[in-house]
Amino acid sequence: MGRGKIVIERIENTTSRQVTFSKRRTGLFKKAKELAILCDAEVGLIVFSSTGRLYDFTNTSMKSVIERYNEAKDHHVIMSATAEAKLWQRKAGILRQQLHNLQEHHLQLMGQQLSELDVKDLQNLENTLEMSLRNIRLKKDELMTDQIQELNTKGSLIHKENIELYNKLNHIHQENTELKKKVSGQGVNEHLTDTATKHRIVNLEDEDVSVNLELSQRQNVESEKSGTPSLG
Amino acid sequence: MGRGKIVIERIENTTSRQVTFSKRRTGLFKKAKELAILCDAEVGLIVFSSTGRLYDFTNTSMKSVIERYNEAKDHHVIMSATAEAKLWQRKAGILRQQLHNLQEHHLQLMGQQLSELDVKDLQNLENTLEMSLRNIRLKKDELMTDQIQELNTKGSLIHKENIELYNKLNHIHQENTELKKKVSGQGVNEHLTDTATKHRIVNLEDEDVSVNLELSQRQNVESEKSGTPSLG
DNA sequence: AACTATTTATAAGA
DNA sequence: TTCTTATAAATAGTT
Repeated sequence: MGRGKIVIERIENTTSRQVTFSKRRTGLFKKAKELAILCDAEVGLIVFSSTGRLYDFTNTSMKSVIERYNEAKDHHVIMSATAEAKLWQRKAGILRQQLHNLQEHHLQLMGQQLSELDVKDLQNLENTLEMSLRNIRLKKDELMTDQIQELNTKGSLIHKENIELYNKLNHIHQENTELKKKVSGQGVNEHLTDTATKHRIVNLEDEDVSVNLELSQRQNVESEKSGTPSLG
Repeated sequence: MGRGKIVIERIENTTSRQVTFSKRRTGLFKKAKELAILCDAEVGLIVFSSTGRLYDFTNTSMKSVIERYNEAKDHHVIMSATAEAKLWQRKAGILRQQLHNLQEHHLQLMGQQLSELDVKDLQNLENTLEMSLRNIRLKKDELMTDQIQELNTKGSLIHKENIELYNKLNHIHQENTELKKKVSGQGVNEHLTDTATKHRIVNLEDEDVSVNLELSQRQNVESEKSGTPSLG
């Protein structure tokens, strides 16, 4: 029906395709309307153009058409989906209830919403919490003991290192003193050098404390006990 | 397009209507197919005849068409059962996750599953529980104080009653004694009766303390007391 | 269901 | 897009 006959296959030319779409869409929708009116039929027509635009027609309502379609067609497939929906709905309901219960108990454990409880309930709650506290404190103590143990180990290692360093320092200092005695008589810078060295040593002794502070209390005690190597 | 022009309105003659339906339906579906092919469109066409029969066409799938329609219309008037199932499934998933989180926290509050926590977490937990315990104990104390108050009130009321009863008893006893004096010469049991009554009255005054302890205790005393009034 | 006169739709062009 | 028009296609009324 046109100036020439055409074969029914995808129109490759985009413009041409869009023009034809527009014309034929109009025709199709007109025919759909006419069918609905003339023959008293329920019609639902949905068309998406290749550009993604929606065109729809129904002489009743699309909801009605689709529902009727679902009922008439694929009854079992749709039904199973509905059943699945109901199943999940039920599961969600159960979960919601569980969550609610737990939340309530949880609030009570947190010491809120206690008005519904009697003395006995409160006593039970108290006992539970005391038990929990015991467990938690046990766990905490355990962790802290472990940490302290670890720090002790580290600390004593470092302390050993310190002692070794002090011994070396002592040794070098003695060497130094002896060397100074040997070059006696040239004592222009002697006094100055000696003072500087002493000063540095005193600083180093102070360091011992700050190291121990960072580590742990016990470490402090140990360093106190094992003394302060004096190079006097 | 026919031997004569027709107006578009419901065909009243049933046979005629059905014939026209058949012819035009074929034409409509043909045009729908052609549009889909020629113009690369997605088409969904659903028709119910006036007798209730379903005829449908789609070049893709009706599910796809309807879902796309719902998305395009932006308002989900019609949701396929599958989509609904997915929705509930998602909701259930979220609830399950929430429940799981709460359960975990709950167990930790109950002093279990503490292995994942560090000292700081444990300290927080401990603080929370201590606060809860404080709240719970406060509430319990409150309830118990109320109960004690109530019992005290009840007790003191009953105690007043008792005193009144004893006064009456005393009064009657005196009357009794005087009557006995009047019929003197028969006074064999007089001394004994008097002593017993005095003793009982002293006991009753002491009761004030025990009443405050518990109701059942008070009732015991009461039954003891009311069980022995000897009028001689 | 087939026929066919006539109406309607539309392809191509403007 | 819209109009025009020649022509294909659809179909109303008939058989």
